[in-house]
Amino acid sequence: MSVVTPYYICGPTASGKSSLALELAKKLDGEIVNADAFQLYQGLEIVSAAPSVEEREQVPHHLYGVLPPTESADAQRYVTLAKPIITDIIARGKTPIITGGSGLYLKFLTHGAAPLPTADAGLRAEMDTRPLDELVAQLQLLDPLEASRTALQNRRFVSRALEICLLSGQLASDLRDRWETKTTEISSQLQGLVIQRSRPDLHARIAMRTRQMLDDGALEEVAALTAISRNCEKAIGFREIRDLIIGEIDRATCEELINAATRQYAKRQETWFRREKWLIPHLPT
RNA sequence: GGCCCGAUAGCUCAGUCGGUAGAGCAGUGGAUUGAAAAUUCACGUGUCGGCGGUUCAAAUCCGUCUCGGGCCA
Repeated sequence: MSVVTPYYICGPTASGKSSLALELAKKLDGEIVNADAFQLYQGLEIVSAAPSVEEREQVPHHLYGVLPPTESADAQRYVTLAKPIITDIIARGKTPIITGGSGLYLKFLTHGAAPLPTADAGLRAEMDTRPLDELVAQLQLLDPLEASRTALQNRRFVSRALEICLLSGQLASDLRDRWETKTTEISSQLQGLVIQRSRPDLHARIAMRTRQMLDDGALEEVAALTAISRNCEKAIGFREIRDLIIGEIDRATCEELINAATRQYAKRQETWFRREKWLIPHLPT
């Protein structure tokens, strides 16, 4: 008896991952597992372009809308949620079809987490109050090698490197090296595809989806989340729609701002997936 | 019809005393192992609306034409 391997469906936003996953799930007797950071949240279905109720009725969908919007996810937490579900699907003899565009989350799932300490909200809040120069200087002092490998203009990366050193009492560079060495052999055992579309095609699909999103109740969704949201503010479209609601911008401007932000996101996703050599390019007809 | 203002990168615009031009946005490429739909780095040659003139030298000054916008008839 052969062991079922999960199948990954990746690609930029609006490239058609969800419908391809649905098609494949029917053919392979599979179940779909979300790998999108924002489709994890409840109440953000429209803005995050999560699969519709009709789609979810056709085959089992997992990890959609499972987190309250007040909570915050991260890559490690995602893996903690996804792993048992995937194991269970396999145990039942079905094929897990992991679908989503969050490169980091997928990377954690496929290649495992480095032995690094978990993020610490208090420490981060403290570091956020300090000037970047100071954080850089401290990192250079504690772990010069890590500092030399880090993009020092990127506050997030500097903070994280420093956080690792401070919380673990070890060198971030050492801990990261330990993980790097094993990644290549893992890749050879993975199966999946990345949807590739031409830019004009993708841009047209993005524009169409934005329009539909705004027509389909995105305003109500954002209005409902505004009071309680914190992390949902980072979702593309959230701020733009909030500005539309309060009359700061008009509908056309809102649409164009969302389109531009989405296009830029799609480009970043393509850059990410280009590095994942194990993914087989899939060109929709 | 007369007068005034504008025309510079895909878009919005800046450009000093004449020395052949640069910002933002968009776009493109990259980085990215616990915030990731986040964060961050790099990339700027374009008939300076057309034609003519002045000048060693014109986006810049002069004339004229075209196209916008406005005011007066």
